[in-house]
Amino acid sequence: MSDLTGRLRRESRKITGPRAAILEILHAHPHPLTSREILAALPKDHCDLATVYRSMHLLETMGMVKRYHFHDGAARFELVGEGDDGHHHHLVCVNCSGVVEIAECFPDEIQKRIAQKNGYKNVTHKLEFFGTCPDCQR
Amino acid sequence: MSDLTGRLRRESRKITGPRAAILEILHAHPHPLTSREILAALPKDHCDLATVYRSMHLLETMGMVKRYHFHDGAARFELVGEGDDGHHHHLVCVNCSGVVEIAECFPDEIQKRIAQKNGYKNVTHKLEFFGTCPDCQR
DNA sequence: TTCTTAATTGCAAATCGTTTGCATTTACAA
DNA sequence: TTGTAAATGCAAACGATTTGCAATTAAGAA
Ligand SMILES: [Mn+2]
Ligand SMILES: [Mn+2]
Ligand SMILES: [Zn+2]
Ligand SMILES: [Zn+2]
Repeated sequence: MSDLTGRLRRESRKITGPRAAILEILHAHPHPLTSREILAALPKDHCDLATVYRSMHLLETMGMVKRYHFHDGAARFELVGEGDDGHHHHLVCVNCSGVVEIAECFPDEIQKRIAQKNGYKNVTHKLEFFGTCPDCQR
Repeated sequence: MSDLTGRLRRESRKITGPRAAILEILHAHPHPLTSREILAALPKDHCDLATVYRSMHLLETMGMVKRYHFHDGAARFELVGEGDDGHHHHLVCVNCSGVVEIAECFPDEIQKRIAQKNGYKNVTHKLEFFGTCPDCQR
C-alpha cells in the first residue's frame, strides 16, 4: 500500500483521502470494479462520483490500474501490481456477471505474425471470455 | 442483397426504405461502422438516428450484423454473411482508427481448457488487436 | 510552524452514445 | 382496397463519463 502512495508522490500528485480510500478498495477487491461500485464501497460515502472518475483516469495514466470492458457499458478497473504490467484476461458469466481471472493469453507467435503481416507496430490485444458459470447452469 | 430482405420477410419484419438503405451501406463497407457513420453514409440523409439504432438492434438479434467495441465508446456494426456466424477479429490503429480484418482466432483447445477448468458452458470470446498502422509510424 | 500555491475536490451543468414514449405513417397480407 | 401490426420521426429520457468553476487542501518552502 505504501508503494502505491509512493508512486503518487513520485509524480507530485497529492495523497488525498479519496485517493487513499480508492486504493484501499481496489487493493481489497480481486476483480474489476466500476466507478460506481468503488464509490459504493467507499467508507462513509465521502467523495463525489466525479472524483472517483478523475482518480481512475489518473491512476490509469500512471499505469496503476487497468481498464476493462465487459458486456455492459461501464468501464471496470483493477489494480496493477508494482512490477507487473497487469495484462491478463477474464471469463465473465453472461447471466450473473461473475468473474474468473484467466491465466491464459493469446499466443505471442500468432500475434507477432499478425503484426508483421500487416506492418503494425506495438501490437497488443484485448481479450475477454464469456459463458455461463456453474451456478447459472440451472 | 435479396437474401437479406428474404431474411427480414421470413420473420415478418417490413422491408422499409431505411432498412434497405442501411443494408446497402453495410454491404458496401467491409469494416465495422458506427450508427452515426451509417446515418452519414445514408443517401439523402433520409432517416432518423433513432431508426438506425433500432435497425441495428433488430439486425443484431436476427444475427444479420455483429456488434464490435473498439477503443472509443461507440458500437460498430458489420454485416454477417448468410451461412457464416460472423465470428472474427480486427487489428485497429490506435492513432488513425484504421481497421484490418484478421483471420486468426483464439485457439479452440485453449478456450476449451479454460471453459472446462472453470466449469463454464457456451464459452465464447471477444478479441481485438491494437497497434500503430504503417501510415502512422511517421 | 506558518505561508504559498498548485493540485484536488464538490457540485452542477454539459456531453456522448443510446433508448424510449407517443402520435403518425406505412408495408403488406387478406 | 382495407385493416392492422410494424415502423418511423421527434423529442425527451437515460446512464456513463466529462468538465467548468469556485472553494478547499496537501505538501514543499520559508
Ligand atoms: Mn483481473
Ligand atoms: Mn470485420
Ligand atoms: Zn493476453
Ligand atoms: Zn475468435
